[in-house]
This record gives sequence, structure tokens and C-alpha cells, in this order.
Amino acid sequence: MAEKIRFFPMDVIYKIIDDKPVIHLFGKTIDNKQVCVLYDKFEPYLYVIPKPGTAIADELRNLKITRSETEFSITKVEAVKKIYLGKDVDALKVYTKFPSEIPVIREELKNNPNIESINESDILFVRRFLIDNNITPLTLHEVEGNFTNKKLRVPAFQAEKIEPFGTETLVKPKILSVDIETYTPGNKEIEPEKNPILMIAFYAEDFHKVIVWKRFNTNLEYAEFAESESELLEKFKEVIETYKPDILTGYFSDGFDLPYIKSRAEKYKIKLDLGLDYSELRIKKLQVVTAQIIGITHLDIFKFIRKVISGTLETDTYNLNAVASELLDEKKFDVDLSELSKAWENQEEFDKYCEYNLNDAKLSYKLAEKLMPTISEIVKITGLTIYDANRMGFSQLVEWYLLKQAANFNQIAPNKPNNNEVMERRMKTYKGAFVFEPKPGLYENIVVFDYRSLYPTIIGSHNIGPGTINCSCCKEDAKLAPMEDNSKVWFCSKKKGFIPSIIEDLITRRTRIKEITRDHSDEEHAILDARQNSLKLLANSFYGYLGFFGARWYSFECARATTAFGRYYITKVIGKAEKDGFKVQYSDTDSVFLTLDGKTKEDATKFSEKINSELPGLMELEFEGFYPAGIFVSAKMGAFGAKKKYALLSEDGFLKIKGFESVRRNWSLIAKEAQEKVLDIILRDRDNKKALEYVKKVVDDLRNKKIHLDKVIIHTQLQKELNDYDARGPHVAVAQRLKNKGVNVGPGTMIRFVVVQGSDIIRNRSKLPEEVKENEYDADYYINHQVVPAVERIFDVLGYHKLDLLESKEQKKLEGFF
DNA sequence: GTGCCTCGGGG
DNA sequence: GTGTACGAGGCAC
Repeated sequence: MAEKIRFFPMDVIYKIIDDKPVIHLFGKTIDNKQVCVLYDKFEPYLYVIPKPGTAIADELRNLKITRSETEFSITKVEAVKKIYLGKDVDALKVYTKFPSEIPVIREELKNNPNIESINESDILFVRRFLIDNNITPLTLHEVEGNFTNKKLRVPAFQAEKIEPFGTETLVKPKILSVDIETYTPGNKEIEPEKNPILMIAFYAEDFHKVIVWKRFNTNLEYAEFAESESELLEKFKEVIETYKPDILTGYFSDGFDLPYIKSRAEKYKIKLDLGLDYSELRIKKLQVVTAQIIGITHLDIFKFIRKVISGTLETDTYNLNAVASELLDEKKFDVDLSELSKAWENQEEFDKYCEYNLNDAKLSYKLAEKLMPTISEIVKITGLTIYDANRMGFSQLVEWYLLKQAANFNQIAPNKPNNNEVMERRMKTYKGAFVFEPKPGLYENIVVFDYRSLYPTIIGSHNIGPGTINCSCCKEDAKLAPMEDNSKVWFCSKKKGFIPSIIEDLITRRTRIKEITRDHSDEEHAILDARQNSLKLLANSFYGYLGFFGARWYSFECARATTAFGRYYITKVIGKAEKDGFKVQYSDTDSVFLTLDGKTKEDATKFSEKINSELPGLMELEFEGFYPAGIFVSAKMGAFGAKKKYALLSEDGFLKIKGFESVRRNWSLIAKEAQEKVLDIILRDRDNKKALEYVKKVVDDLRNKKIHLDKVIIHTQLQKELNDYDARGPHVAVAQRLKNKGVNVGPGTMIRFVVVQGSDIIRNRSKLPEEVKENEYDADYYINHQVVPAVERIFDVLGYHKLDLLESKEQKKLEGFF
């Protein structure tokens, strides 16, 4: 009698058992128990597209290949009707017994003159299985079959049938976070062959532990001792075996913790057979190192953050401290790691290192917990396992989403480019977005409009994709894309293409979620927000994907047409706005800034309604906001190119500042304050004189040392190791002195310093705030290198000169000489 | 510019 | 494992 169970798949592998490939789906049952579902009825295949007018099915059926005394053969050939890049094709689905036979068959058929192309021969067996059976990790499935005995750490269930069951998602996977500290004498290189692991911290919701292999006096209840490093490693194994996490996480655990543990275990000949199938922790060294445990999802939260989240973060270094500060508002403990090795030898002050170790594990745990909704959504959209999604960038995520959808849309996927194609693709460039530079100045009554998801909606509305470009069915009466070189590019107007359909689906799903989000509680809100955000990230990646050299659905002309349409639509708004009597002040890619110029807000609303009534499909010009006042500042054309610099005052009194240095951290507080205050006075009080007087006051206060020391501290983050700096700026010099004092400094360390009076070069006058007395700072430095540069360009716009700022009441005459 | 190499993260 | 990988920045030429 067959039984039914319901479970959430998490990790998938296959093994050859009894001369058959057997899919193993590790996951969690509905009553929260680990399980492994086995399925042995899925067969490997590839697609062959024969040349028109040829018949090779029988030839294939009889094909026998012998390689190193093994015979490979095709088990089955099915004729299938498919769509390949927009064209209907009669393809052959060619099956083999084992997945490993697929590449052999492909190589054998590669040069067959009757074959147009061989496709989908490089899609991994388990991914093929998930796609073809519509199985999405982390969502509920019903399985029919029976429990069976297998040499696994979890119960095995032999399945006859596996089907998705509703929309339920695994809510709370058991996450265990790991972090190690190692012996690194002299703060030198990390050498796993030489140096032992000293301690390992674990952190989970209901479980905190630090294991150390030297005894010391402590009251820490979570500290546990091992007698040796090898015992420490055995205990590491034990913790994972008994805690049974669904997800093992760490910060850069792919590249550091797990490989280090593996290499120490090898030294002691300890088998790390943690896999739920008793397989060993696997470290794969390709271009990047990865660590995998079968059945337990290894989530390297650092990798996910760098690849997927980084674009939405302020920080530009992705070390644990910086990321935890921004996402969790928590920091690493301030512990000098270079002292760890000494403390280890002397067995002293060990509590703080244990606390440090546990805290790091806790931070990674919290990051994993916080990002779970986003990870989970990406998994549900793409159908990849967490493990796979964790290690992919956006172009790969888009591609796997397309591969999953291709099956639903009866498409055969294009192949990846070979080396030559990649090289050719890399060479090609094309024209990007339209930018209308603002004239520096102060403006009133600014209306901002922007196109919602401009590129995704263009792709959808204009049916842009490699399957619809320059179709023969529309050739005669084609509506051409507005290419800058007038080249003839059009997209099918009779049939919706694969990529445009997919992207419109993403956009409408996101819109629907956004609509219902506000009716939900906080927790549900966070999940829905993660969903809509993941959908947005993915939709926004399509345009880049079309122009990405490694893409299967690459199309240079499609990417080029997308920006061409983008320029067309934004310049259309500009043209119409001008015709209607608005004044266009600024525009970039998908947004326009207009001044009313005597017209009313209602006129502006009507204007956008008119535009919208003429826009195709999902395209929409959104009213972003109305601003009573705003200032555009001329941007320096420096090494970074033209920067967009403006500040707007909203109707409800908020300042919106873009591109000003005040958002950067390596400015003293006094400079930031001065800049914000000046913008505030100019936009809110509309009193330029008052702003000028304010700056003069700050300048005077600095001269008279009335500004507090705290406000002149400059924060700069070290980007690399001290020895790697050629240009030894002030922060590097200060860091060097810190290091000489025995403080551990390195990339990511925030250096605080104050410039003091004197005639020496700046670097030698940069001191730690603690070393400086209240009135020792160099007023002239802060005036000329901080405050004045911060506001100078704003006053330029108002017609004042730099000298006007410096002219203090007491020193008017003196300054005049400069 | 082009090509090659290193590094990020971790201790 | 039906497989393939990044991207930025510095330096020499």
C-alpha cells in the first residue's frame, strides 16, 4: 500500500543505484522532520534539432558509441514540436540511461551534417528533474510511495509520484551559524597547513556554544573545552550531527571556515562525513572556493550579500563589521586579534576571545535570518536550491529563471556561447541612456516624473527579445525601433515573445504584491516586501542580461533597441513638456525634472495623464513628487565623470540631497553640518544672505576655536593593508601609528583623526582625537579643506565667490589680499 | 590602451 | 559532474 507524505525539498542530488540514476531530495516534512525522498523514474535527455528535410531519428536510435571499452547508446528518441528562438521546430528528444552519457552523445553528434543544433545538453540532471517536474525548493510537495531502508542519516522514502501541493513555504528552517578563530602568530598570512584552529563558535536560535581546546578559568556558560585540536574537530562534527540544522551558515565560510576545518581534519585523518548520505564535506576549488555538505544547505551569507544585496547597501566594503553595522545596527566586538595568539600561549584573558567568536557567529546568524525572506523568494522565483542561488549573480539567476520558464513555454533554450563568441560579444558597445545636464541654479516649483521600471516595461511593451526581433511575419509593415543609426530593427507585432511575456509576468506580479502589501502585519509585510523586491531586482536584470556576453538569450540588438526606446520615451516627455509650456531642468535615463514656469500642479498632473494615455502596455510615467524649491549644482568633471548633484525641498519640509559629499563619510561633521544647513537655509528660508552669514559664522567659530573637537574628527575607512598603500594619506599615517602601538588595523578599519596646527605636511599633523587637546586643531585646514569646499559650489550657483565666505567680520581686510 | 596578476572575505 | 564561473584595480609594457 502506498503512503502519502508532504515535504519541503531543500537539497537535491542523484546517485547511481542498481544501474539507475536515483534522484535524492533532502528536505523537511510538514511535521518538521528531516527526510530524503528518492525517485528513480527520471531519464536524462538532450534536444536535437535536425536540418530541415532530413530524417535522422532512426540513425540516432541505432547509434552505438564505444569509448574506453564502455558502450554508450540512446535509449529512446521522441519527435517533439518546440519553439526555438521564435520559430516552430520539429525537434528530437534524445534519451540516455545515465546523465554522464549525455556529453558523450553530444560530442558524437556535434559534426553530424544532418543536425542543425544540439541543445540543453549541459543542464544538470537534478536541475533538469526539478524543472521538468515543476518542483520548487522550499515549497510544499506531496509524495506517494513508501518508506524504505537506505544508508542515510535520515529516513528514506521511495516515491512513485511527486507533485507540488499548494503554495505553502517552509517558514522556519533550522539555521546554525559557525565561526572559527585560528592561531595566526605575528598577524601574518593565514596558513591552514601550519596553524591550528583555536576555537569554534556555534550560534542558533536556541543554541550557543564556543568550543576551545585549552582550559582556562571562565564563567561563560557557553564555553566548552576539548583536550586537543583533533577533539575540537570531533566535537564540531558532533554538534552538527546532533543539532541537525537545515541550513549551516557562516560569513565567507565557503572560502575560509569550512575549507580551514577540512584541511585541519585531513591533518588528523578525521573524516568529516557530515552529509546526510554520509558523504564528506566537499571543498571545490575552481575560480572560487565553495564548500558543500550533501543534504545540509550551506549558506555563505557573505556571498549572497556581495552578489545580490550589495547594490542596495551604502557600504562599499563587505566585511562582517561593515555589513552587520548597516543591516543589523550591530558590530563586531572590539578585540585585538593580533593578541589572540599570544593570549593563547599564555592562557590568559580568553573570555573576550570566546565572546568575540560567539558574537561573530551570532552576527552571521542574524544576517542569515534577516535575509531569509529574500533568499527564499529568489529560490521560489528561480526554482534553484538555496545552495545554488546563493552562489549566483544576477545574470545567472535570470538565466535559470528563463530556463525554468522555457519548459513551460515549450521553448528550447539557446546554447551558451563558445570562447570565440564570448570574445566577439565582449568587443561590442552601444549607446546608453539619455542625460540632460541641468543648468546650475536655484529653482522653484519643481515637478519630478519618472518612468516606472523603464527598461523592463519597454522590453515587455515592445515585445523585445531574441525570438521576436526582425521577424519575417512583420517585415512588410514593421514599426521600426528608434535606433540612433536608423538601422532597421523591429519586433513582432503578431505574437508575444517568450522573454517579453516572462518580464511582463514579473512586473504584474510585483505590482499585485505591492498593492496588497499595505494590508498586512509587520512580519508578513517584510516577506511581501522581500518578494516584490526580488521580483524587481530580477526584472531589472533582464536588460543587462540581454547584453551580457555569457547569456544564452543574448541579443546585442535587443539590448541596443532597449536603450534606444528609453531615449525615445524620455525625450518625448521632454519635447511635450516644453511644448506645453513647462521648463525642463534636468533628465537622466528615466526621470525628468520640470519647473512649472507659471503653470499649475494640476497642469502637471494633466500633462502626465496625457502622456500615460499614449504609452503602450505596462509603461507608465509616474508622478515622483512636487518640490517647492530645489538647487542644481554644477558637478565637477573629475576622474569619476559628471556627478549628479542636486537638493530638493519637499512640500512636507524634507530635504532630498543627491550626489553631495555630505552623504560621504570622510568629511568632518562640521563640514557636513555646514553643507546641510546652507542647503536648508537656501531652500527653506530662501535667504541667501542668511546662508552666507551662517558660513561666515562657522568660519569665525573655527578660527576662535568655538567649534567642539568632536565636530572636526574625520572618519576614513582603510581599504587595504597598510603596506599596500603607495599614497600615504593622513588616515594611512594615523593607522600606521596605531599599528605601531600594537592596535590591529587592516582593511575595513575606520580611522578617526584630527588635523592639528603646525607647518609640517598634513599627514604628520594628523592625530588621534584622543591625543589632541580641545583647541589644538588647525582652524585653517578645516576652513579651507573642509567647510569651504563643502559649500563652495552651492554659493557658486548663487553668484557668490569663495572669498565672500572667508571674509569674516574681524579679518575683512586681511583676507582681501588673497 | 592591452594584458597579466592579485584580491576580495576570513585570522 | 549532462557545468561554469567574477570583477575591479594596479602595474608593466
